[in-house]
Amino acid sequence: MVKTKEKIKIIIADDHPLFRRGLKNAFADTPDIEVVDEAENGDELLKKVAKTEFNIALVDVAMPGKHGLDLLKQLREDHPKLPILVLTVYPEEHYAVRFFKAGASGFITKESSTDQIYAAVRKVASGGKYASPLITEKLAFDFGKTDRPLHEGLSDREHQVFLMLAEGESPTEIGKKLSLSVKTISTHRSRILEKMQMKKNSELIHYAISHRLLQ
Amino acid sequence: MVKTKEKIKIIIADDHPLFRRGLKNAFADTPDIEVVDEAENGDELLKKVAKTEFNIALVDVAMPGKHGLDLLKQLREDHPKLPILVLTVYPEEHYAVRFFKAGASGFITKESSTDQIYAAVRKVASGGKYASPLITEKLAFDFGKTDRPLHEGLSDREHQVFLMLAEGESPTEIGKKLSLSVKTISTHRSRILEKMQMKKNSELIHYAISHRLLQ
DNA sequence: GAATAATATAGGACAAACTCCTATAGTTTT
DNA sequence: AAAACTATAGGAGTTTGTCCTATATTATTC
Repeated sequence: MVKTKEKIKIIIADDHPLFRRGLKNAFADTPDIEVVDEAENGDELLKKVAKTEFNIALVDVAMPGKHGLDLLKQLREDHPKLPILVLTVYPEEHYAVRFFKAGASGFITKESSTDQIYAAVRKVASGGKYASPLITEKLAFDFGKTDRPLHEGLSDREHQVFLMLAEGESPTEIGKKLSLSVKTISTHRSRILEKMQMKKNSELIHYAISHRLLQ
Repeated sequence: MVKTKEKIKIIIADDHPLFRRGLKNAFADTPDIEVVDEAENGDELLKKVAKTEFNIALVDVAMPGKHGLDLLKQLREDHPKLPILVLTVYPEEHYAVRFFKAGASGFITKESSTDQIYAAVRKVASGGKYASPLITEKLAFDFGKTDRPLHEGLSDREHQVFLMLAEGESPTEIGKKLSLSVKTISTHRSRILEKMQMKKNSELIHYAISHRLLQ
């Protein structure tokens, strides 16, 4: 009689029922991975992982209620040993760094193929880290430079200007409000973009919105 | 002997493989609906509907390549009789009106349950229109109301440009993306500002954020 | 079915906005 | 004390974008 290996038990958290269904269905094809539970928001996830032991939590970080980095940090705190594989719709590498720093074991986008997801789950289940090749490269390149959220690397003045730019204020307006020359604002801007590794104001805006720095 | 009814043949278009899988799997449970093909972007969808006849196209409008209202209009033009059921992740109320005007037969968000989606497909297949109760109410309520949200007074093109401006894209960038002259974008912008009674892009950004029109 | 309004597009001329490079002085960090 | 970071801006020059105007095409209204 063949000894059955322990299956990798995962819980999936995503607010889209159909996406969860897709995931479950995809894992129905794998002999070594099993979806044993699911959650449709962050709070439900936290409750469930408190009750049951899972080998991996596969978590969409863009959910209603507790979400994003907050959710990730909470999970880390409550269950330091539970590997977390982060799912996201953002293709942007900017977020990956931050999630890894916050303790995620892996990071994949929702555009990924089933094979990529299987690979990620297996890698993470065996104690490793997973990121797409693109992100891995990016991380290798960046590591050591940033050990804080990008925007925290800004000086006070830069941060102030960053927020104003993210709100769509023009350099001229900002200069007026701060009684500074446009040239100064322009210089700040270019340093902000450099530090945050961005090229355009629209990226600043996206960053600010997704990190809830506005409003 | 019972006569077997014709199945409703649908094509699904969504750029997330797992979401498509979830959909297909969900329709595997229905005796009267069958997913006969899928597309992972707008262009693929257009090609496929040109070759084969479907009873319904179930289309995520947020895909790479041709997408959104443009895709919808193109579909309408090429296949006036094909009912289109629009899928979206966005907070529905803001977009529903637009999509219906552009010829969609139904409108559901990705958060919908399988039952809601079955209902929508059946309704649309039988020639009807579908919207969630919430939207239906909202539509009934808003119609005739004189103080509709400002942004609903924009034309489709204006609305599109508005969103891009609100994301911080420059007129030049927008022009490039839409293959239009900067002058055209500039003209749209001035009409948008006029209709919305604003003066600066930063106001557009604030409006868009507070109305959750972005991400 | 004609008249009117709204929509989508853009050219020319010009002004404003912004960037790039460079520079200086103050402040921290090492 | 040297090195790195921060805050500030001038000059030169270009890119960007606005304003006004115009045309063609749709919708809408009377």
